[in-house]
Amino acid sequence: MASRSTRSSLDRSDLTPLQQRIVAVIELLGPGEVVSYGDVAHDAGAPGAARAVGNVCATVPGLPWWRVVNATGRLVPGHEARQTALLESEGVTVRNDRVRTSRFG
DNA sequence: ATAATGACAAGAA
DNA sequence: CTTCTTGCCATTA
Repeated sequence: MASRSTRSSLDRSDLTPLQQRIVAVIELLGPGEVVSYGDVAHDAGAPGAARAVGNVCATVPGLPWWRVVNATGRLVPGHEARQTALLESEGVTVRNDRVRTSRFG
């Protein structure tokens, strides 16, 4: 029974339904796959909830948050160095704190 | 319950 | 390119 303490870090029962869908979408991202907050919100069935995606990335542990950038390909404020290293290790080209891909290039 | 804030987005200037 | 405004979902005070 997840409802009543002894909740593991993978238990999202304390998240709203939308947040749970957002988590599901981010979990689907594979190595080298970079998308925007808006894309995640759209795929989660809530276009316009890009900000909620940022909340999830910032509070839910265990997610590949480095594969999510803003609409212009800009990296996460305050995590540029770390994010660049993680993305480069997956074959993603980063230039001036910006991902260089077909969509963000 | 309201106001301010935030790893956002899109449009206007 | 930068700045400002409005809209969005959720958290925090």
